[in-house]
Amino acid sequence: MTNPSEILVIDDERQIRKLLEITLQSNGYAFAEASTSRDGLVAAATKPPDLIILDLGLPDENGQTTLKKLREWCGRPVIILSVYNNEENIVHALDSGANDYLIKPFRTGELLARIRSALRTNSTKGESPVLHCKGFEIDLLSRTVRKNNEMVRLTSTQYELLALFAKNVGKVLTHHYILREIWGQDFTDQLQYLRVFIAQLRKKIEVDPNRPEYLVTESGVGYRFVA
Amino acid sequence: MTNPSEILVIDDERQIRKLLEITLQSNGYAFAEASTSRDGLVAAATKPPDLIILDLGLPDENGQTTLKKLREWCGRPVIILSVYNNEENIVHALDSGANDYLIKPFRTGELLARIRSALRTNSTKGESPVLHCKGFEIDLLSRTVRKNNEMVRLTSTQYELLALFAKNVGKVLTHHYILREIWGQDFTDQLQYLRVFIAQLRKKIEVDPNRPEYLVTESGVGYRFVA
DNA sequence: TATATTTTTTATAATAATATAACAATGACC
DNA sequence: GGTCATTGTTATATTATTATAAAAAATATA
Repeated sequence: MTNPSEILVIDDERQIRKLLEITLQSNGYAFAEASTSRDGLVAAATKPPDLIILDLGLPDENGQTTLKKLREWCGRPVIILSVYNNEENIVHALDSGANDYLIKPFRTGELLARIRSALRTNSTKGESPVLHCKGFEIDLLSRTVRKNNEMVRLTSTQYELLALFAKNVGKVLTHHYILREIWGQDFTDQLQYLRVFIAQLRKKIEVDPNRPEYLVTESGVGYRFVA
Repeated sequence: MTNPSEILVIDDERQIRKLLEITLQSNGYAFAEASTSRDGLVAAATKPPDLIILDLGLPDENGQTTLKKLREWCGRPVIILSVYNNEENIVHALDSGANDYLIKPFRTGELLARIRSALRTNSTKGESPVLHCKGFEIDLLSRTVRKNNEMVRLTSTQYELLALFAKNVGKVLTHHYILREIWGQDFTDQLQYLRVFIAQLRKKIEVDPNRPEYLVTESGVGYRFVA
């Protein structure tokens, strides 16, 4: 038989965690827990679970922010548990990448069914918060980049750009797309920004910036990160 | 990519269908509808939508049964809309393959967010559209061309041209048609452009450019890509 | 506030892709 | 074979695109 799906519960209420531990384990799931946003992110990164149950009302950080940070590198299904029943919160959470949103107090049977549903659709997609390609190691959690185990110091925008490429290895990313992703909708015609930052990145990651082997130009279309 | 996602609404209440039609269309979705289980299944089969919204209280058949029949062949996300708020119905529907379950009356903003969420998870399983013909592999998403697993570097126009041929394997494409597709309406008489680029392509993809086996000339008419 | 860092602008050099013309090759037809 | 219409090839001018440096502005840091 296959080993059980692991579910990470991030919630600050001890009772909820205990309740979920019993419920989940008696239904054949492996259980992991965290009581703060920070611990939750670390737990998700160090031992990637198959599904995450996230409370919106965490003590150290807004749950929506946690969700967004998580979604930068983690594609596993996330079910939100929250006392907030207002539409704004629900829409925001779902648009930040949540797969489902349940109001507390919840019915355990319904939660289990929603867990099964989420695991069903998103079943085969193991990933890690660290992207490896060629000699590169891009840690999406700590936002650091290593090339052949040596740290590469990048500015915020340079990092965003490289991470975007690393998530789309081999594909041509159009100027328009890159500008929208990094700078936003209003900057899609600022092609020059992109050129400058591509040059900066090349200077930092290419052996010979004049003859790029990673960040390749696709003239008239965009750029491509080759593997 | 650019054409709107189509959503099929299966509900017997005319007002709900009308409401959803307006809501969905004003949010950029294509709308299709059915008022009975039977019609819904036929509609889903004849013109597969990207997502299905299914009411559980249909006149001709139990919604749960409809869902099961649908799931026998259809993998697209299904969101249940129902007046039943009891756990048994919810669990049953989710276990029958529904992706989400919303209670009527519902908040349109929330429904739209749940639609986005459902479409997101099911669309990122991105099988990139790759054209295969003979030893060729043309990946339309990443704009890459491989011949016998070796990358072929093409300029923008060369790629567009080859992709056009690959999408129409075996068909004769007239000079006029090709020029209009690649260069635009104003260039349909620039036959010479085409000759030059055909020559360039042949140099890159043919074994013997003098005796083309892929890009064949149809004298007086145009060119054909043979498979 | 001073200082360093990063991003945005501007200017210009370098490169690549395309358009165009001139000529060569092919094949149909007489 | 010779003529004509069509197609293929190559070289080069033109245009478009990209790279890079360096200054100015904005932002963060001490």
